[in-house]
Amino acid sequence: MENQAEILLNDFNLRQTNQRVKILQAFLRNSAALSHTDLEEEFAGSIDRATIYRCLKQFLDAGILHRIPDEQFQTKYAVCAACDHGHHHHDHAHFNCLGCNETTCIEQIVIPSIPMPAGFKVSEKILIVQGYCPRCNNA
Amino acid sequence: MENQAEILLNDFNLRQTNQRVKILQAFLRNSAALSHTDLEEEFAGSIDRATIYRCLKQFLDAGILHRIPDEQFQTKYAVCAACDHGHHHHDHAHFNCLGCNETTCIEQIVIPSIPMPAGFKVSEKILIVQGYCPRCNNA
DNA sequence: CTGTGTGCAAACACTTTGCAGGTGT
DNA sequence: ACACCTGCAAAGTGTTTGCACACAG
Repeated sequence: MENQAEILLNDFNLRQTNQRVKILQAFLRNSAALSHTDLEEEFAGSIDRATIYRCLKQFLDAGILHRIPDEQFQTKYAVCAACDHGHHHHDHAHFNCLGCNETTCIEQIVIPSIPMPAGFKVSEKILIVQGYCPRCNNA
Repeated sequence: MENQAEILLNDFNLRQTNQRVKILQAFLRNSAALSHTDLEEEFAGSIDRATIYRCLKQFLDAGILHRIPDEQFQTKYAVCAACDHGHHHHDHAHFNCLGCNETTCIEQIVIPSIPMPAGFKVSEKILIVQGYCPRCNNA
């Protein structure tokens, strides 16, 4: 069976280069969101910083990845299981663990509707829950 | 009557310098949150970049200001009406207008409790609502 | 007077961009 | 063959730090 990363690139009409496949694979094997720095460390000496920036931007534009701020408001990226082909469903929460600093999608939780004051038009909601994940909580 | 900025500095046991007072006043007369860049522009030629960074950091530590990410996940700062003396009540939403890019506290809205999966310990919730404010919505 | 804050400049970190050569289709 | 991607280096932008002097208490 073909590699899932390659399928994704195909689906989104992006050229299939070694670097893109490797980067996508990194996301696919991690449940947690990754920052540019995470990737830079993982691919140190093998993929150039600039290339990582360009890939991330392109994946964002294409809609393969989405952005999540971590507890320092640093940008992390994640493939979103619920999103397909530009149809994003991002009204779910993200959990940021203050112990291991991992950021994960909590697909189960849908952000409750927010009763905004009159006159406001809401287009997107971002909910970040901070605390400790089961692993760090028991440690 | 004494200046509110001066009262604040006093309350938090911070030295009352010209620069701090000016920066605090900027926050007090703006309903919207301010970024470092906003302040740098406002005080161009009068307060040094580095000083602004140091003041913001100190105000954060002291608990006078809190941080909110805007739509680019850039940090903005705001005095929080509901917070007093280190007792923060940040479980309210922030609204980020995609038209004028202003970020404001919506004190009226309390973030609903989130039913997290078992094992997670929640310590803070950040809710950012994006859309258009009444002013930009009608324009 | 003492300790802290400020401005300036340099250092540092993060991100973007131009260009020449390499790669996917 | 062509268009696009990559690596490298340089430029751009945002943030921090060291130091000498100024200021608040």
